Formats: sequence, C-alpha cells, structure tokens
Amino acid sequence: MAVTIREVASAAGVSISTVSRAFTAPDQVGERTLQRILEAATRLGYSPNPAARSLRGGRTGTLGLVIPDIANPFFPPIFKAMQARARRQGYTLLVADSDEREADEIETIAAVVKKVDGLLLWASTLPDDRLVELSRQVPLVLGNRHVDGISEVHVSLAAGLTQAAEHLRAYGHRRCVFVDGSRPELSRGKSIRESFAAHDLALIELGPYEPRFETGVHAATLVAANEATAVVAHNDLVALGILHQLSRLGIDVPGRVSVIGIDDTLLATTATPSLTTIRISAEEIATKAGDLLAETVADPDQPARKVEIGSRLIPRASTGPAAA
Amino acid sequence: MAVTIREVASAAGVSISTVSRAFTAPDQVGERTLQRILEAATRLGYSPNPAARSLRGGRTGTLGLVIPDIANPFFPPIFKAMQARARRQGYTLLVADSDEREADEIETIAAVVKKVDGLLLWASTLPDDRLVELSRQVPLVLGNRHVDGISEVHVSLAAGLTQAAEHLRAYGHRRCVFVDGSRPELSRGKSIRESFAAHDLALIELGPYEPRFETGVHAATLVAANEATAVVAHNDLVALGILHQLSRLGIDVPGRVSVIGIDDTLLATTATPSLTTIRISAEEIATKAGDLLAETVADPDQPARKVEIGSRLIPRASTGPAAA
DNA sequence: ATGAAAGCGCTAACAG
DNA sequence: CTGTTAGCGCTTTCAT
Repeated sequence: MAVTIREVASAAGVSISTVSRAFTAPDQVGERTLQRILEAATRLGYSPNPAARSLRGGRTGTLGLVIPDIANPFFPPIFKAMQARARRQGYTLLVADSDEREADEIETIAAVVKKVDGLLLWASTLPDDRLVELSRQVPLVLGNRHVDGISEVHVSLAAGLTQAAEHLRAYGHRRCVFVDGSRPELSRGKSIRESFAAHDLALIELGPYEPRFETGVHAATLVAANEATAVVAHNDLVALGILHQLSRLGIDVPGRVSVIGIDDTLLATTATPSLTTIRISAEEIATKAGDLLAETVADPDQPARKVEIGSRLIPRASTGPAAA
Repeated sequence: MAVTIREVASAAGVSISTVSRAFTAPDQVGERTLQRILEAATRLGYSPNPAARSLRGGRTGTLGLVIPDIANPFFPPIFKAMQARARRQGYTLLVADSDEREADEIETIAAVVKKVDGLLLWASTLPDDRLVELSRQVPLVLGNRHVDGISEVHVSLAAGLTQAAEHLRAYGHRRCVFVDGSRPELSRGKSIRESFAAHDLALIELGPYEPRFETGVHAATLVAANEATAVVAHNDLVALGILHQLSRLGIDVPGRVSVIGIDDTLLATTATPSLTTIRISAEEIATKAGDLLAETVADPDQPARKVEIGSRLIPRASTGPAAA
C-alpha cells in the first residue's frame, strides 16, 4: 500500500487530524506546523486516498460526462473544454461513451453514477421517467434534451441559422435544400424552417435520414435534381458527403451550389473547399454546463434551470454567389 | 445516502457478510438465500458503493487511459474500443487528455493515478526516469513509447508502408515525397525510408514539421516543385492539407499526384477524393493493450513485455497511375 | 453455509 | 491551533 496520513503525522510529529487539515483547510493550521507537514508529505510521497475521502465525505471529486459517440467530432472539443474546467474546479472528469444505444446508455450510466458527484448527460435516449428517477439519485444536468424538472443546457441554432439565411440571401440564393439527419425529437427542421421563411428563402426538406456521410452522398444528387443553389446539411459530416458527391458529379462548389454545415468540427476546416458552417462553441458549452452542474452538485434541491448555448455562422469557401 | 448492504441484509434476514458474498462470491451462498438477497437488493435498488469497496479491497475497478489529444481523430476509436473491452472485463475506463504538454500530462496523471488499478499512457512526453518511478506506483503500460523495464504496445507501420511502396511502385511511381510531422524521437521517417528503398523508390523527405493541416498545405507546393508523383503524409490530417492545396493549385489527385495518409481516421473516409491511407486498427490496440494492462494489473511484478500492433494499406481514390 | 468483528484511510465533530 | 474519537460501507478472516 501507499503511504498514509498516519505516517505523515508521525513523521511530522502531529496528529492525523492536523495532517488532514493541512490538506483540506490549510488556514486552520499553524504556519510552522503546516510547513513541517507539507515537507514530510512531499518527502514521503504522500497524497490522500480518494477512496477513503469519498467513503467518509460522500464526495468523489469526479464529475461524469456521458456522450453518445466520441467518434463524432463534435464531442472531443467538449471533452477537452469540460475536462479543463472540471480540473480548475478541483474535479476529475469521467467521460463515458454510450454508443448511441439505449441499452448501452443504461449500462454506461450504471457504471458511472456511483463514481461521480454529478452527471452531465448529452442527448440522452432514455425515456423521461428514467431520467427523472436518475435525477433523484445524482445531481443531473441534461444536454440537448428537455425533461420537466431537470436542469438543461440547450444549443440554439437560431442565431446561426438566421445568419446563414442572411448570408445566402445576400448572395442571391432563393431556393435551398435542408438535409435533415436528426432523430425526430430533436429535429433541426423547425428552427431552419422559421429562419429561412423569415428571409423569404424557399426551403425543400429532405429526410430525415441518419446523420452519416453517405446520407450526404445520397442527398447531393437530390439537390441537383431540385434545382436548388444552396444546401444546409444536418451537420458537417453530412455536408462533406454532399461535397464529395457534388465533386464526383462535376458540380462546382460554390460555383453552382453553396454548401453549409453545422457544428464547425475539424471536418469543416479540413474540407476542400473549406466548409461554411455554424459554430457551436465547445468552450461555451463547457463553461455553462460546467457551472450549471457545479451549482446542481452544490445544491441539488434548487429548481431546475435552462441555459442557452448560442451559435453563429463561420463563412468559409463553400458558399458564394448563386448561379445565374 | 443510498441504500447500504445493511438494509439489504435485514430485509433478507441475513447478515451483511452474506450479502457481501452474494455479490462477490455467489457460489459460496446457499441457493435459496442467494435468491432472497438478490430479490431484496433489486427491490431496494441496492448496488455496492465503489468507494467502500476500493478502500477495503485496494482495487478501484477502473482503468486509466491518458492520451495526448482526444481531438486528434486517431484517438476516439481507441477510446471506444478500450471502453468496450474494459467494461467486458468489469472495469470502468477513465480517460484523460493531457493536451500534449508535459506539465499538463503530469497534472493529468496525478489526477487519475490514485483512482485507477492500472494506467495506459499513450505517447507520453515524460522523461524516462519519471515513467520508471510511475511504474513503481501503479501498473503501467506505455503506448508508442519505449522505456526499459516497462511494458509497451508499439504500432509498427512497417507492413503498411511496405504495402504502400508496393502499391505506388505497381502504379509506376518512382519519385515520392514524405512529409514528416513527428517529434524526432518517434519519427516515422526511418521506417518509410527502409520500405521505399527496398522497393527502389526515390524518397524526398520534408520536415519535420508539426502534424497539422497547414503543414500539408505548405508541403503541397513543395511536392509540386520536387516533381514527385506521390506523397506520403505523416498522418491523414497532413494529407488533407496536401489535398486541399493541390486542389487550389489545380493539380489533379490522383491524376498528377497520388496522396497517401496514415491512421485511417474519419478524415480519410470523408475526404474528396477519399484518401488512400494506412490503417492502424483501434480494436487491435484495445485488445492487445487491454490484455497487457489487465495482466500487468493482475501480476505487477512480471517482466515487461512488448506487443506489436500491425498496420495495412487501405487503397482508396487518392492514389492512381503515375503521370507520364 | 452463515455470522461476528476488525479494520481499509480519511474527515468531522467535539474537546481542549 | 491541535488532538481524540467515531464511524463512512464494505470485504475478509475466523468461528461456528
């Protein structure tokens, strides 16, 4: 076993409580004593045993993040930003991938829930009542999912989509396609319909499909057939599928068709042409979700709150003037 | 607090030891007793407190994975595969991103080391002696890093690079460029030099640069200037930079230049044209590294072992016959 | 096959 | 400011 508080105590010639305090409430310990303890601790290579701490204090010092698919490039930046934030607040972040399947998600949550002080569940597929139940078991915050009585961070695409509409309109586009790849519950369709209608842009909706590259490949042909001059895709991945197929069909982007993605992932920056897309800031998610979670952990009985995450258009090379 | 072993015990009319056994050694408990306990446990919603378990047993039931950058698309599949494997072995996986900086890595490791039964460190930037020291503190396996006396999984690109050389040679290429983006210690240069020499392919080496998209953009111009007909990039990201710039220069891929990446990430599949690349199987890494780590945890004093991970070429649309 | 009891390392009253 | 003490929930001898 590793070195314990007791050995530090005897090395420093104090009691174990004083050593404990030296780590949890240094200001309650005498100047010189503190020095001696810290010195002894470093020399012996002591660091507190988290298991004992948790057992005693009921706090684990870790926050949980459950996401549907870390291979979706939308999530790694969130992971990073949340980890950085958690660490600054003295927490370790435990990230688990639920593989986008309900059964796996249940298992994932079960594996994690007893090891964390609070949980952020992104785009959960679980039924409302299970989430309500879970929220009684652990401080809980939902991402992109609404359940009455549970705090939530919600990504709003409204701002970004409005900017996209303005952008396309300014370039003279009139007829656009939206490739929907959502689960119906959280369809991005409604939001885009409103924004585009407000800017007098005709919108043809395709789908819903799965949000995959192949979906874009398939949809590209339909875009051409619909005589639209611009497409908004469900996300960057789908947009890349569109770009890919358009290129094979010899349809120039943005010369004949403009393409817009959503999420501003690595895929958008590295695409050819680079992809105009709607950015959702990982830092903003981490900050707001992290704060909300921290507050929920601190006071689990406060009323549920809803926090909005904004979005904005990042114009790049895949959009341009409408073809004549 | 949640329901404890004591409540289950009294509900089932047995002692707490028997309940404990029901969960840790069910075969040592009478048939009917076991039934009753399990029934009571489910009814009460009991599940063992991991903190108490760890404290008592010294085992945490979690395995740690420290990676340099989860935003590098090479890592998410490894995360997923490792998590799946760990779970099947009854472990939770704790993943931490060290942000590619030594100071962060030290902090990251410190944050997780006491919370895990074993640690897999990928591409660590720490000096040898620190790693040796760490290996005395926790069962340790290294990924793509060699330190005497510590077990290691090592990705060998030899097979994939040989296939790449054969592939290019068969297409009539003679003059190739390699864009090096490695830290010098783990340069991919040596391996490719040998493979290409063996196939009588002239190899011009550029770099070393940082393994970024912009590196590829920059290198593309040099490729053209060197009159090479094929490029191998340090990884898919760099390859996409090359693709991007080649496209802007109006140089057709694979008509005038063939491009090969390394890693077979999502970027390769979604590129236009889709990218020929060298695949390193995440499943193979997870399986071999997971087993090695499990064995190291089970018997920390066994001699260090080295396990090789293979690679192979995935031909796609970015390679073709050499220009005349 | 089951129970009693002793801690694992630590924190948080409570005393002084 | 510092020490004493009682557990946190569980596993694990040691009995029975």
